[in-house]
This record gives sequence, structure tokens and C-alpha cells, in this order.
Amino acid sequence: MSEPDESAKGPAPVDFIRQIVDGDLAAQKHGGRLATRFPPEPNGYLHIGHAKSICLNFGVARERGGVCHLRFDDTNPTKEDIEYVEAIEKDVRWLGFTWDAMFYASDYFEKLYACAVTLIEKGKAYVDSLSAEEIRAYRGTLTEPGTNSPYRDRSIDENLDLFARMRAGEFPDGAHVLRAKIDMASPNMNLRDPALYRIRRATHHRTGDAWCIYPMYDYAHPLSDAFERITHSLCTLEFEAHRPLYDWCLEHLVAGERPQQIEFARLNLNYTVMSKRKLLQLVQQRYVSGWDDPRMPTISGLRRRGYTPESIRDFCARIGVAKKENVIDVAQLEHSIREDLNKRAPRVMAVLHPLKVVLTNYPEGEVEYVDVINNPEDASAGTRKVPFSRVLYIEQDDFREVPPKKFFRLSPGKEVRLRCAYFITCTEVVKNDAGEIVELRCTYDPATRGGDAPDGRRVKATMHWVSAAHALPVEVRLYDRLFSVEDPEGGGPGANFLDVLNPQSLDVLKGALAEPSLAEAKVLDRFQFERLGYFCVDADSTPGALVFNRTVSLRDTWAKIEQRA
RNA sequence: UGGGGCGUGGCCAAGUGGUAAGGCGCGGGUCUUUGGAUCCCGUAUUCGAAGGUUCGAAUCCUUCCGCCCCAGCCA
Repeated sequence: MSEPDESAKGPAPVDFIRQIVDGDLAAQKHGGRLATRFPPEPNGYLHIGHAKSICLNFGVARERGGVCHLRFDDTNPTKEDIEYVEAIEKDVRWLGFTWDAMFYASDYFEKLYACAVTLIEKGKAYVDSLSAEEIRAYRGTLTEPGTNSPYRDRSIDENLDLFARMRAGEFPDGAHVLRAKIDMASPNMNLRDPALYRIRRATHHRTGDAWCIYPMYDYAHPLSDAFERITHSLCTLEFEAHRPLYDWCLEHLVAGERPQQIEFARLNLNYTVMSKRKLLQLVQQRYVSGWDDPRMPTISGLRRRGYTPESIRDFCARIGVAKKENVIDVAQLEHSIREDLNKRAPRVMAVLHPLKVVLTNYPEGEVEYVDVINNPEDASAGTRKVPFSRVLYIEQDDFREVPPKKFFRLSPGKEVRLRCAYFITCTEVVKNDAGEIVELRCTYDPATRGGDAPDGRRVKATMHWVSAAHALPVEVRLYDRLFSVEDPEGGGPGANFLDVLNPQSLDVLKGALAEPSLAEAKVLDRFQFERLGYFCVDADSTPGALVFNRTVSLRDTWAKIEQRA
């Protein structure tokens, strides 16, 4: 495997799955082999929940010297598309993982068919000719046993003949179905003669029209695992009740080493929705611009928001793997990206709500360039030259005519530091007819260039600023109101962002500006947007986008959509 | 009232008979050329509940309670 080494972050967590794997490895259960697989159905884009599975499967294999396959579970042509397989490959790679081999369940259609024939020959499967509705009725309920289909005792020869003709396309969709012959009275519904094959005339994205019968997940999955000699087949909790069927298929069709299915709890994140069905609807009905809309919890959406692969991997490592149903607080995700970006993202100064400042003792028409640190946490990021002149803008919130007790920023008579520039002192407040403050007149101390006073005097505040004549106006509209509502369960703000710039995210910003469905966001302080406004970035800084770190509440959006329906 | 799972602080999560790790969040402090950054401190007498076994239980036994999944020719 060639994934990046993250051992620097301390010992990897040993969850229950790793414990099982380690035990099996120690016991030479599969001859000391370890093979896992990440098996998405190409029916949508990968989301953060998949990232958990990806990190688990690829991670365990990498850590313990095993292999991990990427396998597309493409057994239902009506929902799948080549677009999705391409997006999935891209996202897995972007996350930093490399598969040791890539397969498609459809690669096995012929083998799967042969296995089905074997099952029939063993008297373990039969062709049922009941309708879907009838089969449902015959299945019984959770508390009542089902009853055998009248076709259950067809002869092996008849079953073989019928199944061959199913494949040959002699019957219309739904006419017959191949079923496992297990136990219609089983307390486990999945064992009441589950369907193995259905007739489905649909063009498959890979096999085209070569087949008109397609295997079901419960049948194709254990066999695909066996074909690839997977040792540990990790899946989510809802498949727990399917495990007996998984084992049943292997028991009757696979000799020797068999893969073992182990279930873990899927990831749930608050403030958002994770089901593919809902995400697909958001995309199809244009509530978002696409699967990679920055508001989506998809890998591609997070990527556009400025999330890094490292941060997502870190997040997955932190949340752990267990069998308990969970709802992870997005603050956990935000923590991971904040920590990562804080160390690597270059900063620029920004003013969201400009207040004009005139330095009365600064020469008119003069411009000088001061050196500004790009990243206080990374000296190697260097400095940049930022224009400084007589007329500046500072943040409105950074000035208070009558400062409250703990307010240390600018107020009349007070001296503060303009970051990496000079100390300034407010000497006069200029108001308009309405009594609103429109300008401040200040003096600057030429001796404090760079932000340090030779005489050792100190100021209690340092503020952002931009030169009015040089600043770049930028209009920012990030969220649709619909998506930025407060959390009804008492959560925090609907939107905010870090004061970091991630070069790769400029497109996000531009995209947000071009997207009419995105309206303004809220601002809680000067690091957050309050209303449609603009901020100014110092003229010569590397262009970048603001990284906002609150997952917009798609969950609320979804609730509203359902309400309307 | 079938079967399969799960219940450790606000959210995750270690722990597997020897006296409750860690992370996120939160609170307080510190420091800083803006902090929501850094650093430090604090944050479950208790492990869904009640009994029982034991010198000793989150861990073993019993009963009860709660939550999730399963009746697709979806995965």
C-alpha cells in the first residue's frame, strides 16, 4: 500500500475490528493473509460516511500488511452509472488510498450464474413463479411464519430448465425469480427463501444487454468476497441479520477458506443528511448545484469547501469504530479541518465591515509596503508585502466610541497596533448628519514600523487593516438562508468560517458567487459573515477563499422539503 | 407479541473481575503582532435499572427498561 504514513499522530486506535483481525492473523486463520475490500454500489457519490469505511478497510490492510480491493457492487443496473464509478475512484484516490486491485461484481456474472446452477443441482435453489406481491404475502410477518411457495418443490431438472430460459430472455421481467431454498418459517426474515436472481431488462453500465437476469446483493456479495479471497468483509450494522445468509451461500458453494463478515456502526453526522436517496433528490431537484456542492456531505463537496484529505482521515481516526449507533457532532469534523488548516493555510487580512481611518500625520500620496507574516504557525510560509497608506479601512467592530470594560481595541485616545504595520492612536471621530460614525482620524507613530515600539511600550490590541486605495473588494455570498438556519435542538451558529485562506478553495468562492441559490450568511463576529457584504483582501496577497467550517444544516433543509411534500 | 444487535459524562470512545484512558465540546486561567490559535487546569464516587455472586463488579449471573435493524424481485 502506498498511503501516507500518519504514525506521527500517535498509535492508531485498536478498535474491535482490528482486535479481531490481529487475533486471526496471530492464529494464522487465513494462513496469515489479510484482505479487505471497499465495495460501493456506483449509484451515487461517496460521502463522509463512506470515508469512515474507506479509512477502515484500507487502513486496516495497510497497517497490518494486508491488501484492500476496490469493488463496485454493480448488481442493479437500474440505479447505477459510469459517472458514479469514475467519481468514486477519484474520491478514494483523493482521500489518499490506493487499491491493490479493482473489481466489479459484474466481472463475476458468469461465475455467479454457474454457482446458481450448482445450487439448483444441490436442491438448494428453485425457480419461483409467484408474483412479487404473492411472494410478499407468502413470506409471513415478523411474528408469523411464512408458507412454502407452490413452486418450491419443482424438480431439479425443471428448475435448471427454467433458470436457463430466464437467462435466455424467454420470460418477461418479474415472471420468475430464483430463490434459495432455506426455511420459510425461519425467525430471521432473510432466511425465508430469499431471492437470488431476478429478471431485469435494463442496460448495465458495463455488461450492456448481455444479461437480463441479475444477482441479488445477498448472493453476489459473499461469493464476490470469496472469489477475491477476502478474509474480512466489513460492512455496516444493518447487514447483521444477513450474515446467516452470507454464511449460507459460502457453506454451499465455497470450499476451504471463507471470508468472514463483520459489522460496524455507520457514521451519522448531525446537521446533515447522509442517505444516498436524500442526497440524490437534493441534486436532482436542484436544491444544490450538484453532488459536489459545498453544502453536501459528499467527499467532493467537502473537497470544494476546502477540506483536506488529511483532515478527513484524521476525523475518521478520531471517531473510532464500534457497534453502537452514533451521531457524531460536526464540531468533531470541524476540529480536524481547523487543526490541519491552522498549520498550513496562509492568512490574509480582511475587513468585512469597513470603517475608514485617515492617518493625519501620514504623508498624502505616499505608499509603503510592509512585510506581513503569511502564517504565524509556519515560519517557512514567509512574508508578503502589503501596501500601507494614509487612508485605511479597519473593521467597524474594532472601534467603539465608548469602550466597554474589557474592550481593548480602538477607541478615542486609545493606541493600538495595526498588524505588522504601525501603532495608531485615535484622535477624532467623524460623524455624518445622522450621527453615524463614518471616519476616524488617527495619528501613527513612525517609530513603530513593523509593529514594535522601540521604547518598549505595549498595546493591548492588534487589528486587521487594508489600504483603502489598494484593497480588493470581494463580494461574498455563501449560504442560502434555507441552509443556514439555527439548529432547532440548541446548536450553535448556522455559519462561520476560519480566518484562513486555502488557495485551492478560490474556486469555491467563485462558484458560490456564481450560484444564484446561495444567499448571504450570518456573522457572529468579525470572523464571521453577518449579511451580504464584502471584505477586502490586501491587494497583493495570494488569492484564496475563506474556509467556512460549519456544516450547513442539510438536515433542516430536508425536513422542510418533506414538510412541503 | 419473532429474530438479530446495542446501552460508559453533552457527542464519540477505551475498558474483558482489582477499584472509570483519551478525543471533541464546555468552563476557567495563561500567552500571543487580532483568536475561536498555543499552553495549563477543571469537567462520570460512577458505567440503562434493580437484585445477586465476590474481599472486590462497568466487567460474572438473574430480571427488567430503553434504543436500532429485518417482512425489496435495493444495496
